Amino acid sequence: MLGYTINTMLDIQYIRDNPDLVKQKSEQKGYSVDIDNLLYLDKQHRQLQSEIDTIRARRNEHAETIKRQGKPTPEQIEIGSQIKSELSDLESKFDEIDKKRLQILKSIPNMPLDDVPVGASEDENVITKTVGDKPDFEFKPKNHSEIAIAKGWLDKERAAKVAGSRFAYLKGDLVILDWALNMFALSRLTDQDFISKIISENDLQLDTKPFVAVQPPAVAKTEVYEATGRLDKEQQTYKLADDDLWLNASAEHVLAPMYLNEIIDEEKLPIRYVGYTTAFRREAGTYGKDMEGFLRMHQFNKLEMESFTTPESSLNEHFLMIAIQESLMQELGLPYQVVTKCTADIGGPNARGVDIDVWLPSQGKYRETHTADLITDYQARRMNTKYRRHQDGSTALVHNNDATALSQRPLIAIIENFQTEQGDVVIPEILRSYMNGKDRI
RNA sequence: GGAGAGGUGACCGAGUGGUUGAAGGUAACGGUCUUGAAAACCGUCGUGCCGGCAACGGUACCGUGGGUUCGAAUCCCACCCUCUCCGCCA
Repeated sequence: MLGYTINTMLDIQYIRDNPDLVKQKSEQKGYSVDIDNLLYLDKQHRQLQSEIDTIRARRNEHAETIKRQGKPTPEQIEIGSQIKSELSDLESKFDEIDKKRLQILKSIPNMPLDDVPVGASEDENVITKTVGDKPDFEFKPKNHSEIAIAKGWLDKERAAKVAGSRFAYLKGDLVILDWALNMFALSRLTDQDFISKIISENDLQLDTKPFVAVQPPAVAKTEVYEATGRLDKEQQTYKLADDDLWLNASAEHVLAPMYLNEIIDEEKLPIRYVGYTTAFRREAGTYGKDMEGFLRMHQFNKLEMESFTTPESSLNEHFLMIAIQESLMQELGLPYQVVTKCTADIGGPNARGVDIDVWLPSQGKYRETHTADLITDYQARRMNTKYRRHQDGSTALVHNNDATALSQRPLIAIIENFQTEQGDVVIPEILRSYMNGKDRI
């Protein structure tokens, strides 16, 4: 998803060592960043820092002398004052440079992995896999909106009165189906046998611990939200009027900062969470797009995976999440595509991104239902989330992965793909036990 | 919202202007002892930045941001957070 304000950070040392590569990879993502200016400021920054350190050393020495003799002489107080004003001049200069330097530094996106296709827009995403058979209807299939309205499952008119456009009342069996989907996904993700099976089938060599279910806060403070690199003040994120809080646009945004300023024992990794929140999105700039039904809403419920891992296992964790997504889709019997997103489409904090798109008969195309994001250490650096290696006791930044487990879009896919000529919807077998055994609604 | 208490290293916890980057303890790591383990004992053990091949040196950090001072974890101001009680409330 494009349009995020990027404000997390890359390692400055990495930028110093690889300026051209950083330029190149940023451009591939569609970001223009002034690396030359950054390096210039960085040099000044270091220069000033070392000057300041020298003067501070003098100040400390001077204070030490006074301390030893007991009381300061008037001359010594004068010298001390001089040091103080010298220092404060340099410090304000330093602050100015530091601010500019940080501003550029935060604007640099994460570096895409080498296997991410280079592309200028989502049109250059690469379809890597197509799974499942598209339904072959002997009648003209309806879209999910028509069916839902006919069944009394969807009421957007009244929602518009209450909250405006892009809100909805979902009702009746559709609500039960939504909960059934969530229960299904939750029960899989928290089942060690399931995780273990996925890992061995895909030869991922990861810890097999299951995901832990979480209901996180649905809001985050500005400073924290910014550290995720996902705060999009202009286009996407709602702010509460009287508090320094933003409504989450995904549980990722409130799960990723959980270990802010913490050092995690390596034995505790990987930490795997599946979080449930209602997500809120302003969707500014999407007027007139996807207005029918509930494909694109200001508010929707979503189950989201979030993992904290070592750097060594983060890529496999990314593959694990994708494999989980695929497995859930297969169990539901939904036809889908796996799409490796290109550099322009993976988002600032991402090193790699994969979408799963589900087949929507009414549109005659695949539409995004899942995303999987490999973040590497990009969020952790700003979050200051580290782990302690048990080998040598040293610390290092953790790696983050996040991915959709299930959202409300698969509901749409179920309605459309499993509709009958009578306008009913056949419930996927796997969900029936969560719906009083009903096979259709 | 009102009243009170408090925020110190991975954790607990001392510390009210200079001898504290920080006592003591726990955990962790290395070692001695032991057939092995435990216990006991000895030792090591915060993070960022800058410089250095390194050993190491400098500097900053005791909730956050300002201020006072020759000198601040310690004093002052503002803010944030946590806990207890009251109020309100699902």
